[in-house]
Amino acid sequence: MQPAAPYLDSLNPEQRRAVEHGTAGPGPFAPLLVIAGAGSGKTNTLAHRVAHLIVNGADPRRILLMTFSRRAASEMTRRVERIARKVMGDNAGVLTDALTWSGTFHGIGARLLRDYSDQIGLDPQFTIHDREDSADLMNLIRHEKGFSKTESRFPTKGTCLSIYSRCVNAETAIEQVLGASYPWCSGWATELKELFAAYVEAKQKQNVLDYDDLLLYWAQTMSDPALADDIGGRFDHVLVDEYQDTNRLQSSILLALKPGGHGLTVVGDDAQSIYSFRAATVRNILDFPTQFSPPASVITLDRNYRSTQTILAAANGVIDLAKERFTKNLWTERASGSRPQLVTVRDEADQARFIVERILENRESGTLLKEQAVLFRTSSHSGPLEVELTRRNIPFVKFGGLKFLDAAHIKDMLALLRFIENPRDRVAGFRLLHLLPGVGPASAQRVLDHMAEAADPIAALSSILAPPRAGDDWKAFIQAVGELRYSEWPSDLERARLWYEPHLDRIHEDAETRRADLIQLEQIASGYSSREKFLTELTLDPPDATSDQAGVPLLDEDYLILSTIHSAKGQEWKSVFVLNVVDGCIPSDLGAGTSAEIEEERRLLYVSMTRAKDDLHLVVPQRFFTHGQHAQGDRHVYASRTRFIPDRLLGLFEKTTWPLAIAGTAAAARATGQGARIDVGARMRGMWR
DNA sequence: GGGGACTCTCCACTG
DNA sequence: GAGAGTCCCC
Repeated sequence: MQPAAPYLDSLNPEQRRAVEHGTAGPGPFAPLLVIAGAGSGKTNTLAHRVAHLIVNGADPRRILLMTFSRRAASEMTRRVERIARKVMGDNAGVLTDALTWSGTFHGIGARLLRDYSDQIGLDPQFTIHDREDSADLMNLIRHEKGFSKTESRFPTKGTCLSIYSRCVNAETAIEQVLGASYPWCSGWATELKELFAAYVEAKQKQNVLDYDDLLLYWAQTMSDPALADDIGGRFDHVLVDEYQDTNRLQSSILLALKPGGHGLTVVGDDAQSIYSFRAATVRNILDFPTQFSPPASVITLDRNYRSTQTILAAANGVIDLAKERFTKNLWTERASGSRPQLVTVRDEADQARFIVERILENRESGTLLKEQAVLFRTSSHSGPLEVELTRRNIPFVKFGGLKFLDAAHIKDMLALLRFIENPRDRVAGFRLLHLLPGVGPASAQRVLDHMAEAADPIAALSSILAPPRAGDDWKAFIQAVGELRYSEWPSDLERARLWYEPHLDRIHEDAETRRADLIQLEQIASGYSSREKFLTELTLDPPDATSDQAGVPLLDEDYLILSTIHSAKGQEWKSVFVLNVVDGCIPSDLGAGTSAEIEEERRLLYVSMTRAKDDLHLVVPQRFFTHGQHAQGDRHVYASRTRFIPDRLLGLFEKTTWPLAIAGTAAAARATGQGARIDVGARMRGMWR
């Protein structure tokens, strides 16, 4: 029998069972699946479990903890330490510092692959391509193969990469993937196969891995019994968070690590599965118990500690209409507040004004901006709101969507570092050479071909005949590369910037603001111990927030959170606003094909609603602006409330319109030149758009 | 061969 | 609204 553990007293009985499962007995325990509903204290439970294992003598260096993001991993480590400290005092810090195997599947994969590179014939100097780099390489091959000049249009580089990625991650044949997800490309199966074969070959020649390779190589390594034993044997306990958002490839890896399931814990919630576009499959979590014999134990956490009864009732109402469901409804003892509000506004501009007004009211009554969040389906939906926030001088930080790393000038700098790290990386090389005036695709190819044949590519670079019109820029480039090869980290970045700045000034009108980003990049770099670590971790876990032009708010400052629903996973706020709760946004017009896609959109709405603790506003603009996608191009469309909140659920909400006063609406209507308060004719036409 | 201007066609959320 | 392919002048 274990000693009394007062630090577990704060847990409810189910949480406690999940924490203590198997830890009383000797040796590794039987597999465990924890179904943890939204706000059920999942992170806390998992952290307690890890701490409990350590307190009971588990070696933290032999615990593998895989989370969805590195942010989640570091949050988990912090909590584990706090809990362990209660029992073990200051010794806990030493132990939890040894909890080094925590991170994302991709991050852990990259680390293991470098460790085992010898045994699997991989050069440990490999560099990692992010999505855009991978697409660029795919594009290079696409041109080489002549697919860019086909009679009818060949899929774009991004589409090719998505198809490739889905085949790999879902472990599914291309014909099937095309039929199910890319029917408009089904005619190209043969060409795509040829393209992918060449793509794989090119990656290997250039010693680069893409995101999928980190999993694929790992899985392949595990297919060797000796290596599988060795890698699996490094860990006594393997815990996986957000298991509903893993794909088949990841589950194969997991099963290969622990074939009998001993020491395995996975946690997730099928009602929050929202990453199927990344080939995540809810089957992983559903089929988990029966993968083992005897089957894994299942513990369900269905008590919600986050939201008020009224918010939960509405969220339960939405998810109740789902076709297939496996988890029970959440319940809470939190006193009922007012019902969530379903607010109708005229258009997106009013939506932005409404939200700003309410947010400021909330702040007046004591709710910090940080305790409020605005969530949306697609990154671009927050545009009008960002404008309004900037105009009213309200600081905000946006999660999801465009990333710091996507900016051209950042990519240029990173390309240079990557090129030094791995001179065979053609995507990096191509990008750099293209920066030089007088060097186009043809010269760049010639230079890179010459390098590829040489044993020492960098030496070959300096001996090559300079492209005729590159002049002094060529010399400066050769010199920078030569010096960077032997420079000390992290001063590399400054040297790289010195080379890059003239090009920055020449190419970009707003060179000054971009220069500030480069300085920021140097700051970030100084936090990493080596160039390789910097490049790897930045690619695998990019900083995911962008802020307004006013610059990144300091940590102690108060700022509003803007986030895509996807990026809001696992988070909670006192007050939550969801934008564009209309058909066409949720569900998205584009994702509204198959019923599986529709169901995922429903779960997205559910996830957004269950982020709220005290109050929740779903905003429904009657008119909203779409751009691009349709044949007609940009235009306003008349929208109706999302189909996920049909009339029979309306009782769970409080319906309001904004602005409240009818006079206000009329005035607003006049201001935009509309005589009538509502344009009934247009709405009738809108029904048949 | 390089590079700017032009037209054409469109699939989001992300490690 | 932007990436992708094409055209045409230097």
